[in-house]
Amino acid sequence: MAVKKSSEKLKSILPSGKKDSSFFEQVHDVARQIPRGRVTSYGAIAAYLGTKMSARMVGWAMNSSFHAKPSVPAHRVVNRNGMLSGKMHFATPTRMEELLKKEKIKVVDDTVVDFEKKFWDPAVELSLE
DNA sequence: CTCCTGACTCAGC
DNA sequence: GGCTGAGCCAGGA
Repeated sequence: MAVKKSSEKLKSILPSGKKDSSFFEQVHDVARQIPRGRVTSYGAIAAYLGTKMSARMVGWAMNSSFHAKPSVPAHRVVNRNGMLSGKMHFATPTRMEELLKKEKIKVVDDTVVDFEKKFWDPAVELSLE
């Protein structure tokens, strides 16, 4: 899985330039950087922010993303199983998979196909920069 | 200020 | 091997 058991302790979280932005903004910022055709999980973002255990907050922040200024590609964020857990929170329950299909991402049974392959880990991608 | 909920995840049974 | 319970942090009532 993306999150390697997290045996190691989270030391340096955000790269240089850490702001006192609210937890939400951090999540939004990371979510917006998800490349097209890629997906990530709440846990990955949570771990990147240093709250791997509290993946809930990520999803919660996503809810906030709707009223955020720049639209956040929440449809690219799914749970650890790659399942479209938050699709029901979109304008329409089918909106999420529709968007993902446009991203060339196959969605079957509300689950992203080849999720691992299309997985985008912020802790790695953003870390390497 | 206190209580509850929530787009998740892990551990236990 | 599937389900339930508990943990997590932050915002809203």
